[in-house]
Amino acid sequence: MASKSTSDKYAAVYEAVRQIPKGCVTGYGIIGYMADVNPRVVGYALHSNPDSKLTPCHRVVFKDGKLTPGYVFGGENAQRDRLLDEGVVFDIDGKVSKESFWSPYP
DNA sequence: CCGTTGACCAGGC
DNA sequence: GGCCTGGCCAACG
Repeated sequence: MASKSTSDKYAAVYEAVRQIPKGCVTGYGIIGYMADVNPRVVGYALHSNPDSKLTPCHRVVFKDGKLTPGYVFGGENAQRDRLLDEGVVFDIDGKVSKESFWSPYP
């Protein structure tokens, strides 16, 4: 495989998030698995205020289904509104339904 | 260059 | 069942 530069880890995270189908969500660990980086770097990359048009960071939630605290675009409420618009189902606790979770695993 | 920080996750109490 | 600690890795100052 072609060697990648250190900062390419960020790009890998962005591309991984882009692979998430509409109406589905995934966890940081999944992105880290796809981008071959630790969840720490995933969160750092997404918090780096990426292009919300190219990188749907709102589709990335906690493994518990909880939304992202301190959402940069206007709070957790904004993220939930976007996910609802995508067709993601939410649980009673205000968390994403497990059925809306998407995994790259076969 | 070294230290700190960070949208995490898993394990322990 | 909720809260705390440790560990992983990369970017920022």
